[in-house]
Amino acid sequence: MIDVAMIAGSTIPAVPSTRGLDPSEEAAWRGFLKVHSALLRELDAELADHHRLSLSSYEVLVRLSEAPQRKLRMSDLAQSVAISPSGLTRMVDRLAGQGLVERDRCPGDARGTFAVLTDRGQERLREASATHLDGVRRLFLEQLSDEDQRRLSAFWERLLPV
Amino acid sequence: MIDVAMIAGSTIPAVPSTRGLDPSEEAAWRGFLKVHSALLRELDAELADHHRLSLSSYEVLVRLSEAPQRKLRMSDLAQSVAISPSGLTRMVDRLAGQGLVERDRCPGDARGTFAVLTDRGQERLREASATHLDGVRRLFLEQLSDEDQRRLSAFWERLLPV
DNA sequence: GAAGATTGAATCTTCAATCTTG
DNA sequence: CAAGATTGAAGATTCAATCTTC
Repeated sequence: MIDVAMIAGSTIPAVPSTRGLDPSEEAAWRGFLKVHSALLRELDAELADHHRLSLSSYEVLVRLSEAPQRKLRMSDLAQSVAISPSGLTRMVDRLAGQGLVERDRCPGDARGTFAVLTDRGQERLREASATHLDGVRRLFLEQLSDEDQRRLSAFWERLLPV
Repeated sequence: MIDVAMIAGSTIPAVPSTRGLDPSEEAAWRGFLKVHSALLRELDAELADHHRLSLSSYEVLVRLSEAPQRKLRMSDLAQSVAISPSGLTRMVDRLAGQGLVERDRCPGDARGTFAVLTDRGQERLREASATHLDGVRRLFLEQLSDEDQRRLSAFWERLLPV
């Protein structure tokens, strides 16, 4: 079979970008992308509709709620949610505008700033987490057997030093 | 154990947002998010550095290369890469500006427009796919046994009607 | 000079409104 | 009026430059 397109007179090889991925590999990879896209779109929409929160804002509130004193330095917080320092500055601006987060000076290092979860932020997170966790269970976890769950976790662990 | 934070005088329950997710569930879910984020960041950077293409532009080129006549209607293309119609309009503007894609009228329906992959676009895709597929293999596929791959594919299949 | 954080400019994406054609 | 596509306006995110403090 000749792998050259005779389309519109072209002599460029007709190369599906996934040439070299066999069907099984392609299913594993594209499925990952597609499921992630569909799942996060849905979860984001649920949070936005019911709680006026984006998924990324939600993640920031989660990290703060899990931190000692419910506060983290901006740089550490940016690291843990994997967004840029400037991106986090803007996000904390927005969250502070809603009264969900406050800024605090770092004692002992005047360069640093803490983002602190307020009571209002904690309460908002509590409400939102019900919606969010329900979605995660319904759309993701309920489809996994215990065995699947263990295998999946082990798999992510192996990939994590990306 | 009382699950109430005595932080800054707060009486709001200290509720990690993942309350109700046991450690195994949490590992399966957060691992999914974290791996996706790290992987796509890396793959996107590789395409940008070596080929001046974003991952989403790359996906558009891929779909066109796999389509009959290397062309798709704007609405179908938007559907298949999961971006909004206006987002696709802008993206095709940018790709057309680089000569990688052209627009064509739909014969028989003057409302419609085709996006068509040019020879130059096909060639650019061919170059980029080498980089991209290398990345997908190195960062993802090589970590999967054949058994993992089958299980993962079956799992995505089950989740897909999200 | 380097680290932590912020700001301005630029990019990318979306929603709502619009325009054309069916 | 509905479908397909585009445009204007707005939001979110990033890079590079800047400012303050170590």
